Amino acid sequence: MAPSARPPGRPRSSVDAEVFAATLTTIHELGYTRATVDRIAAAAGIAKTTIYRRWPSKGALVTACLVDAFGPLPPAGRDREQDLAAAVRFGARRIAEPGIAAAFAGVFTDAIGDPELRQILSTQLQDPYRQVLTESLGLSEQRVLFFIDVVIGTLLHRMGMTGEPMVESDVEALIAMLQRELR
Amino acid sequence: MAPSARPPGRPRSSVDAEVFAATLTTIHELGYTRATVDRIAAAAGIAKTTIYRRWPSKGALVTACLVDAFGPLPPAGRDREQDLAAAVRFGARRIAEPGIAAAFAGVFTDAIGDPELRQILSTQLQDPYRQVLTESLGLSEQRVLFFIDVVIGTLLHRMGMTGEPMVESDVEALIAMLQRELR
DNA sequence: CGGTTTCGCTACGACTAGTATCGATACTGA
DNA sequence: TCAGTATCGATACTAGTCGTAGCGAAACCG
Repeated sequence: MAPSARPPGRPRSSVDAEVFAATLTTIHELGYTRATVDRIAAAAGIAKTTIYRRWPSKGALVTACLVDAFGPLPPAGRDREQDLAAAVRFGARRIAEPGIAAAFAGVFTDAIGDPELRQILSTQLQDPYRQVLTESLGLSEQRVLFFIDVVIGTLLHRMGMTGEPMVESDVEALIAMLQRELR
Repeated sequence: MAPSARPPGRPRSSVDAEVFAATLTTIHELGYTRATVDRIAAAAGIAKTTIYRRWPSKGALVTACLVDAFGPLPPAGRDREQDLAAAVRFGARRIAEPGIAAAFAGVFTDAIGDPELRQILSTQLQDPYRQVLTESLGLSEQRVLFFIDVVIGTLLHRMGMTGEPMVESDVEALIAMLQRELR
């Protein structure tokens, strides 16, 4: 039987994608602090109150935005070293996208002293990759978390210090270093 | 000859150390965002205006605080691998100190879209270590910057995600990984 | 058309970075 | 002792920010 086609009332307009896009472009142009919720809403063409009806805080919005922007890892193959390389390149490409690194830094800043936000960050953003990588790389969870720290931390630190994404040759050096760790 | 004993006027009170300590403890207790300049000044027992007479912005104050808190690297010995290990442990100890990681994340966030602050960050905080390590490790500057990204980035990412400093066994794994890279 | 839910809009309270001002204070040199 | 100078503390202020409240309008159902 049809499970109650649709609840009554005005349907929730599907603007999540536009809000995520507006969030990243605004953060990219102005930085996390000056990317106010007002401006993000204006860039998305909706009202600020609509944003607060869907996400409880600016930090939660940006975290959801990051989860959406990263998306799933490329599927694992047969070769652990190639899977690792693909995962690192995946992370490097994402973090090089405009606004991502700034969003990351801002959420980290907000997450300190806001345990709920850190919980969201760890659960929604890190855990999925931890699970997939634990299986595809055949490592302990502790080891996988260490790898994630190295990959994401290194890429973000480069972006934070220079404002530019890590050059390809350094990404390859990062891959080689971690592959050696795999043997 | 004595180079003009002292300029006229009321001497600048020496409260930098107290301000730095108050900055870190306040950030540790409240996080970067809620560690307002008002609260930092109150914790240091001085007026907010005195802070703004010495540092042009909150970001600059916190950056100066980080420079002061990190201090110089332990002197280099004869063994590159031991020097590297000492440098990593040095960074791990500093980043584990209360408030340091939160201060770092906050400055990164502020530095995006504030090129002057990023300049200060790169010049005053990173460059001294880059210079010393380039000599003691005998690597290219590009390679040293890569090492710094890996060490500081990894340690900060762990703090940002978990709120806890990296455990000793993982720090040792980080050292071993980079030492292998040295050969 | 009546019922229900979301939307846009405006206004608002609490808080923050950074600036301006002014009298009080601490030191120098005579 | 007394001017001269530069810093300090305190207060007030501007501009901006997060997040919430309230209201009428809009979009969907039966």
